[in-house]
Amino acid sequence: MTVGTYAELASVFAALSDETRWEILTELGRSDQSASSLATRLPVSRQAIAKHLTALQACGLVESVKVGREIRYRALGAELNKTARTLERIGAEWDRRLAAIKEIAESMEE
Amino acid sequence: MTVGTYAELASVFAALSDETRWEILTELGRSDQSASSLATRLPVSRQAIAKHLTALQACGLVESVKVGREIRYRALGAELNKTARTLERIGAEWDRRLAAIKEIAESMEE
DNA sequence: GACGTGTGCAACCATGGAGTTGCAGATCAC
DNA sequence: GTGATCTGCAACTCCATGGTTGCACACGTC
Repeated sequence: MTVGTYAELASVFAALSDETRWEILTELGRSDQSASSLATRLPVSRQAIAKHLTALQACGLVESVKVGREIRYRALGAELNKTARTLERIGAEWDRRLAAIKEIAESMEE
Repeated sequence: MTVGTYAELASVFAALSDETRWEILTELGRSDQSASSLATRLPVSRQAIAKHLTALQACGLVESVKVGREIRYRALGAELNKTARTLERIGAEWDRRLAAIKEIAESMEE
């Protein structure tokens, strides 16, 4: 994996590591909403939510659609799926290595 | 998804969002090592690495094995795979919802 | 026993970021 | 035009945390 992709990964991880952002994503997963609408449902200010939405949009987890004078946000699965595949690949790699070590240890016991 | 899983998920992402921790994991993915050994390879102090290892161990990304007077750490794939599956499920859900919305929009155009 | 090395704990500093308030600019309805 | 509402920007506070240094302890080796 190159350094470039790591920065991308890290931004997604950073976005997903905040609980408030998860709540925002969960809300958006149920229905598209504006920042103001989210602010009435979550216990933080609209400005705080706006910041979170900027971060989420920056790493592709969310997209915005203008509807009249308000801006609706919606959750996108693509980036999440991509991240999931990367994690799966790395996890499998670690498991493989661990299995190999175990095998060597067993063969040495004989 | 319950609130409980949120916190768990968030802790894994928090662990993965730090570059130094990622480097530690990469190192451990190549071979099991002690904190001191990692300190010679990475540009941070042993104490900093020890803190990271504690965090990584707390969320199940790493396990420790005592070898003589040193403590070796190794990367575990299980938690990563579990996280990947969760992300995949959520991502698929969002995609499904988006597809449904798109379909409705198209049917209204007719 | 003495030294070298690996670990653990505590205090401390600096930075980033989550959250807030306040204000100003759009835009829609009347 | 006026008011209501949605947005954006900026300054500020506060706390979590990544990093450091310093010291003490444990264990193995000579």
